[in-house]
Amino acid sequence: MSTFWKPGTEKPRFVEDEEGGVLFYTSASSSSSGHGYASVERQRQRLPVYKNRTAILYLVETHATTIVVGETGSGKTTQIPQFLKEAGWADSGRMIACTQPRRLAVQSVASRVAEEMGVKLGEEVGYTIRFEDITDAELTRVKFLTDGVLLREMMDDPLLSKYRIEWHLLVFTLLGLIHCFWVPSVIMVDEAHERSLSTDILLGLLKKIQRRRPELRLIISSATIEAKSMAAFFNSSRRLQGRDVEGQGPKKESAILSVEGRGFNVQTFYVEEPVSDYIRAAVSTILSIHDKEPMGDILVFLTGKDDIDAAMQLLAEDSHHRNQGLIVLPLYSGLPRADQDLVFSPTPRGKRKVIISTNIAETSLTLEGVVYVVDCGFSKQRFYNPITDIENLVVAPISMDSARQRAGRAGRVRPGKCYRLYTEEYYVNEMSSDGVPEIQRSNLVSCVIQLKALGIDNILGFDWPSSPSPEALIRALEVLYSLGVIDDDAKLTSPTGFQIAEIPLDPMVSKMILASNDLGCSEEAITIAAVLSLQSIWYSTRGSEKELDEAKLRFAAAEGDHVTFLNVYRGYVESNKSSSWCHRNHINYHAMKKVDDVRKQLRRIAQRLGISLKSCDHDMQAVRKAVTAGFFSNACRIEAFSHNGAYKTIRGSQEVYIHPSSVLFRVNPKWVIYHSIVSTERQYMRNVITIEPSWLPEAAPHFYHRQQLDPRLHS
DNA sequence: GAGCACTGC
Repeated sequence: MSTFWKPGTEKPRFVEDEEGGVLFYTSASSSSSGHGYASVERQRQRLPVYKNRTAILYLVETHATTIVVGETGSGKTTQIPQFLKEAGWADSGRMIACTQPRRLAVQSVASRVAEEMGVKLGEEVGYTIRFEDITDAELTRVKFLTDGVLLREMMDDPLLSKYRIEWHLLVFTLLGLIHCFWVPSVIMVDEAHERSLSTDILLGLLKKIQRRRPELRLIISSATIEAKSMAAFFNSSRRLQGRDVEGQGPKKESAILSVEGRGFNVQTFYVEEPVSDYIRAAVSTILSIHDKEPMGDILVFLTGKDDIDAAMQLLAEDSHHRNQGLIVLPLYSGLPRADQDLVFSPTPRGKRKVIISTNIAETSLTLEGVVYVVDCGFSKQRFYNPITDIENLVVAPISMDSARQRAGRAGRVRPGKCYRLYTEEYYVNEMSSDGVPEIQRSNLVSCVIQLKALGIDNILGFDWPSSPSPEALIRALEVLYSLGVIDDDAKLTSPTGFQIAEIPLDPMVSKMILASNDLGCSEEAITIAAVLSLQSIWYSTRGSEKELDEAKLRFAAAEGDHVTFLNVYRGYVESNKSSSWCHRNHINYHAMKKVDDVRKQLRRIAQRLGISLKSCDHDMQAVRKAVTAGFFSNACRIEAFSHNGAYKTIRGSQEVYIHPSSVLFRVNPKWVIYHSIVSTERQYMRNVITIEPSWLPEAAPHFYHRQQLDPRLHS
């Protein structure tokens, strides 16, 4: 989309894409290979962060924790690891690590840095994401990884420490498993302002590790002034203050450094009166931009697929033909990949692209050529209710941080304009300055088991950047207790607890896999676990809903959705994993490849845990019992005399319904177990399987007492 | 006969 670049203001194509956003290249010429070393060096020196090189190195030398605040395009992500490397932080067996919340960012930043350093990716510079370890145990000195991967690595080496590693080396050399241990001297946590679940857990742990390993340096990289509270977090100490003063080495209080950004100025406009219908307001804003403003693409932020469809419908209906020359494209994560990629195609001359998007365009991917942003002021956010143990997706007002991030999307190639569909008074006086961190909006079962596996027993007393609610923590402990993962003292049980912690899945799914060992259906359990870990294996496009339903019927099993997944996977294998077979059956081929990736990883882990890989062939009772072993707490019974298919959960007596996408919809068996609940006007159970009620007390005697169930059985 | 913001191991 170089159409909009002003002559003379050309910037290296890569320099501005490392701040969380990932640029998708549409032409092969995007790589800067072919430029000499001098040119790369000149590009580096032009980055704003270059001016701070000495300051950064000084602060890292003298402070345990350095917080770098830098806006988009400052170059901090690609440059700081190189500064550290040049200053010797990766010498004598040490390593520099840099975490990112997203896989694509890890890959693109690592390859950019390798390119700038003139080394082969996977040697001196490498990266690790799930399913992909592009590092070399001997050579890699700068390593990029997702924060989730770093958390997993800490389970093998909680202190990320040298003496531990030497001990491990001794043992593991014999076993030939050296490659997973390494010695970071500096860990840079990037995009900390996003406050993702794993970033927050990581920050809490790193603060703890620092007390044991004072030589370890942390760099926390954040895009917002949220940095101040982050600094306060690292400065606060629950231990005696006096101890810190005496020691030599780096200062314990953290330093904050600001790096200027490189975005262009974005002029912001507000509505004068609050709007009652932000979809209509967005559409009329689009049309008025198109009427009055010079060329440049428009990015519209709405909350979800429904909003986007409605807005596109309104634009299509526009009778004044003002929308001529507009190319309107939807963008959300559920969209098939080919449709998503359309938004990255160049805008034809004389046309204007309008991308109507969810939050996916706020952080996860970057669109070049956007000059106008329309911001409705809302997004869908997850909220967790620990009382009902249900996660809800609700439309909620965004924070000022989000609003600024959205606006910034207009200023990447030239000065832009942002139209906010709320009043300035609202923005200034009512909008909250930052969002609720994910850890305060989530089910914490996985988080708690990870901390337990890292030897942190006092979960309620853990030093979090933002504390989750005690109710949510207690609920997580209850669930883990009922699964037999922790004992009466809230310690991980052996071996069950440790085994479940080892499996990178929701503990209820992991429990299902463990139970499948005795039931002789581990292959089936692993396939089901892999499918459940994806959004959907079905390929759905607008207008083809009926064909999809028909395709589903070809695989439908009377036992329910889990068994249906097994039928799909068997068909996929029998077709020799053919993409045309997937296409014919409305199955997402890329999703099936992912299922295979996850299966491979899980089979490896299962074998390590001593689970024998066995198939039960057609014994679906074994499979249903394995599901029950993990998901007994999600059991439901149909209401007596129910005409509309209402179920009640056994645990909380919540009214729930089978989701229309389930193969058991309208079949309404008496007893079912669900995998998850989606809440809209009704609570819908997604992925449902039939069970026998007598299995429940067998699977969880402490959770279900027979006397509690039997009356219902005969009612 | 209805719907799924976004990540990650």
